[in-house]
Amino acid sequence: MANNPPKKNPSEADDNVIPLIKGRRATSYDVARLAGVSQSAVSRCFKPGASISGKMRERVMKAAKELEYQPNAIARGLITQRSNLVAVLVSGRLNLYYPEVLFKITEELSSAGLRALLFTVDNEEDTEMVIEQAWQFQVDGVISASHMSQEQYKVLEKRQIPVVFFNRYFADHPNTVVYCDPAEQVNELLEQLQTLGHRRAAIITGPSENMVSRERTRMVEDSLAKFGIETVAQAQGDFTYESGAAGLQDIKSQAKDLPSLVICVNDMMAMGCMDEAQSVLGISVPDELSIIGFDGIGMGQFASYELTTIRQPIGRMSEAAVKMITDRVERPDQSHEKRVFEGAVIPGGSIARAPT
Amino acid sequence: MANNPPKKNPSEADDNVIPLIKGRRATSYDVARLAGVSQSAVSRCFKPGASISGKMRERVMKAAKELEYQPNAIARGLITQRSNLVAVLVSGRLNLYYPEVLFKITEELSSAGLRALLFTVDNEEDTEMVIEQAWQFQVDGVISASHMSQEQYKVLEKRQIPVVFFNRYFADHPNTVVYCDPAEQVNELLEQLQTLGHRRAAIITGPSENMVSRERTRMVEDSLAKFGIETVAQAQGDFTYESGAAGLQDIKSQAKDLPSLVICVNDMMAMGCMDEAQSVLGISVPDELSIIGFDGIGMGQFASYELTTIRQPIGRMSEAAVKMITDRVERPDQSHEKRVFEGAVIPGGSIARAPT
DNA sequence: TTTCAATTTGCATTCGAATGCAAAACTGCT
DNA sequence: AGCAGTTTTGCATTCGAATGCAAATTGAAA
Repeated sequence: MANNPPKKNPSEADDNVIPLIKGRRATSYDVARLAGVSQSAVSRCFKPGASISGKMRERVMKAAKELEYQPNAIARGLITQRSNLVAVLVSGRLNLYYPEVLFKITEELSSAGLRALLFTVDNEEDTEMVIEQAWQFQVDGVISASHMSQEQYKVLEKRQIPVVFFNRYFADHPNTVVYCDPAEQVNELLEQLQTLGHRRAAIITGPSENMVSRERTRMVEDSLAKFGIETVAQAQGDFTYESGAAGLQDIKSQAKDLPSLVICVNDMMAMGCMDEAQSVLGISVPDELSIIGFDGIGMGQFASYELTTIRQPIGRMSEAAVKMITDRVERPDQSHEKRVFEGAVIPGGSIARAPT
Repeated sequence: MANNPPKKNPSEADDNVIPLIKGRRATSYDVARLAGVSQSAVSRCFKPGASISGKMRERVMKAAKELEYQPNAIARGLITQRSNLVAVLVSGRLNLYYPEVLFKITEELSSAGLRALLFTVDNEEDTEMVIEQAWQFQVDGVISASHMSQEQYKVLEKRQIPVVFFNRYFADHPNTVVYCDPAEQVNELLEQLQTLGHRRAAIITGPSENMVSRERTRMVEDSLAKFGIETVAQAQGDFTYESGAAGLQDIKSQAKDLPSLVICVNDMMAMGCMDEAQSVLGISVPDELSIIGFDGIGMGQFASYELTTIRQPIGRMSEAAVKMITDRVERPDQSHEKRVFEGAVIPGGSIARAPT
């Protein structure tokens, strides 16, 4: 009954008769046997801060190296109730902004000793499934940069899985959030554009259910009003390049007299819009039309675009997200926190004095 | 000693005295107790194809739903020796081509019931670490789209972890590979360019240690020779936009008389090269200079570029990679396989008749 | 050298699901 | 009803590491 190490026949017990079965990976028992110590000792050697003498550690480590032993994270997870896995939810629709965030987050997680379990989410049902999957895998936490309904969030809450939202949150429900609030920069930029003589503008928004889109749209509208710039048209896109191009056409059909400025709520649409203006409509940017975007994705800075935009500090935000998730894993009942970062205006060649 | 379900005091044993501790997640024992059946029955209910009567399944599922029970994938992994995790290694250096692959692979894995454990790898030491991490987490397999040395591969081989390489392989060592061989398309395209009057070309390569770069460069050189197009310059880049721009400058300094054609071994560099030509050097593309790339990334098709390129069938390749990894997980000793896909020429506006 | 505290070590149990085997419950047939 | 054959069910064990507790060792003080 006693937990004698690995194999079956209790009669021929006691010594290292049992060779490592070819291909079987070494366990702590194998290491223990080879080093002539107990399994607990091996375990403690691999747990930082455990009570172990230097001599012992040396012996164990030597045996461990010989057997290429590495603790089994699965078994460890079972007993410690910590999987060291964090589910990262991103939208699969290539926004080109997500990959940057994703890679940053993965790296940050990695240096916190956590592993990213990647999920791509494109609709509510996906989210549903992902939540169940994450639950099965006992993830220690979730970082969500994709859509999630309040009901879905409540499920995670009930199950006591910490969630950090990236650039989205529920206004009427406590939650932990990393967020970029570019209101200040929107004002700064639009003031500058007003000074450059712009008086008529159009907006290309994202999907109406998308929070980032709504917020950005609101800020832009407020700011336009503040500086006395009229909104002559508004088109809805879906964050893609194509929808930016289509958006401009839509604007054109709404206002026969094209505005001098188009504000797109993300860079990808701004690029689509810019290309449509120049390549299709033959409208020169920025001479005849100024365009601005949001996000600060890398390719917005390519020479063909030189997009004027408001960048999110992705690096710091990712870092913050990971920090927050680890904090919440340690102290789950700790109160929620919302970390809001400023944006930063990236000046570019896509704006100019309004044509007269 | 018997494995009586959850709690400590054996004297007050036997009935459902023990309420679910608040916040503790339900286990198969909890479900079994509620449904009045054995734990094994619960387990079998969640294992497809197990021997279970309809009546039993119904009872168990009802209880399971009530307790929001989902099998613990960690515990399951421990006993079955299958973690259902696959390590996906991608380069963190934003090539913009990796995200597409990554998302595709993740989706494919997901529909095969596997989860992607994401690792970003930027250098050999990273790979080293990643391999150990993957080993700890008992991943069922590895899909590698990043650099890995032969020694590192051998470690995985010795540990019997199946590996599928994505667009790279070892010529002198058996391995399982998904690969795109665009030789045919290179010929097709260069023949066309020869017909268009191009006689002098330059190449912008990737890092010399990179296999994809070497192969593509070789194909291009062969093909250029075949069609009697002279290679007047060759610059080395690192797959980034910036290095494409720098590459053109390099070419310019190598050949005072600029060639009429520049072939870049990936799209990102081709875009950098194109922008440098037009925005900085004032060389018109394609009228004065034709440019082609490799990969077929989405943004190459944006109106500002309309890049002529050779696309990799990423969707099919990802699918194949996942299929191969699952196959190898099932039958690890099965012989290796190499699946080679053709490329496809995407015609675009970045090439034209050579200037006279 | 003895004694007592402090540190190390080992024992035995635990985490939660899967599974070989045997017992039990059905099924159909005479 | 009785019996063989089949299907379901439950029992007990297993996977590999962590840990509370007690035993053993070490070290220092007397």
